Amino acid sequence: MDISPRQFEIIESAGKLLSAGGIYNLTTKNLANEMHFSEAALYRHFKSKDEIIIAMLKYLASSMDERMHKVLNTTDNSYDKLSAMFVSQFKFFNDNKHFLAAIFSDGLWEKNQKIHNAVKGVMAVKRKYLDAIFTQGIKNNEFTSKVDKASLIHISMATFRLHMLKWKMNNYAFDVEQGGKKITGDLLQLIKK
Amino acid sequence: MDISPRQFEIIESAGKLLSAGGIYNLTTKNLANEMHFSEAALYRHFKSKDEIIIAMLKYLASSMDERMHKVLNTTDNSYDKLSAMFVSQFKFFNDNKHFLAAIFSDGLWEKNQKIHNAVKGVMAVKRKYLDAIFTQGIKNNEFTSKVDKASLIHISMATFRLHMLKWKMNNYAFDVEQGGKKITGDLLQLIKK
DNA sequence: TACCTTTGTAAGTGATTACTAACTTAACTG
DNA sequence: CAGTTAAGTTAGTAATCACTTACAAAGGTA
Repeated sequence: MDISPRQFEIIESAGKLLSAGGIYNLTTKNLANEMHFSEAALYRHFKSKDEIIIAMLKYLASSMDERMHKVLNTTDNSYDKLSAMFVSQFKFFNDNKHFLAAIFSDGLWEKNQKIHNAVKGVMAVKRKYLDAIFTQGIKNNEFTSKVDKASLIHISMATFRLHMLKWKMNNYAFDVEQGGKKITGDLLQLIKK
Repeated sequence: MDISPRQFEIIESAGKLLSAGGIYNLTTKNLANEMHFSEAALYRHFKSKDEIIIAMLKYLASSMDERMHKVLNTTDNSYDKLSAMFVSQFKFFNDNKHFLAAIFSDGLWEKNQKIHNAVKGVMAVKRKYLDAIFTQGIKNNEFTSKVDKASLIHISMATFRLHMLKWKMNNYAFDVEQGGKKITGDLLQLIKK
């Protein structure tokens, strides 16, 4: 990620606005207010509002990539890897709620193909690591052979996403990490050998 | 649902716009164009744009409720019920793609509490029927006892949602019913006794 | 025939949108 | 010290937003 500290402040502010009031809240005016400078100043750092959104999504994807990479090297067991990966995600979004809105803004980015691709990119990172975990786990005979790898990935990813969505729709009112551990554990019960 | 035929045409058009270009595409101007009448005419049928969105979501919830109700009375077996429910959903959204966007517009409705509640209402209908299926299925010892009912509902609903999301993100390029049958079958393999 | 309701129209409204032009100031650099 | 660059400012822009006002025409009904 080749962004300046100032650019990072801007994408963080953008995330906060998104999280606080949805897509309609993310305006150049509000963003400038949040940054305590003028609207015009925004354009010293990004050439358009869309570029800000894209930078935010790319940051998310790359930081997620980095985080997942570390997590997966700390354990050998596939179950532990899957758990650790989920816990790491829950922790990250608990500490950075403002970035969660970016992930669950499906459909609104459709006006811009580059944004659409950036959203896909975030999902692709997750998929990449789930694929790695299940490839290894299946080889080691750790997971059920009742269903194939694609379905294991799908169901795992889906379970994670819905948990995050529920949390967000409930205004972060419950402990996402605690609930996350429960649903991760139950998922593992279903898919392990 | 107490809406006029003309109101129904409007919410269908709204769905089409949403589906075609996301939330930014759903404007009163575009909606009027789609209806082949003036913007002002919209306000003969709805008092605001938000009311149109709410009507769309309420229609979705009520039609889904009706459809699910019928489906669940055609079979006894819980597996068949779950399958039938999913197939019915896939079929409906395949025939009514324009309504799918409404479901995956999480986060953008946050500016209006009533819209937010309407979105929750759609999810609640789905949850209600899944709950009924699993309550019966568990009683009849049809499902695994490795995890509780809440997790069964969560994982099923999540699996369905992600499948729909993938389909939408791929511009409806693959056969959602065929893929849906596969993932539903695999899900069943994991949760059945 | 007289009147009312429904459903449309044309032509606007003020507010807000993303973005730009022209200028200033401070820090770095040869 | 002169010149450049980075990062801010004020004051705008045209476009678009949801929505309103005043009027027209058609149909049903007294």
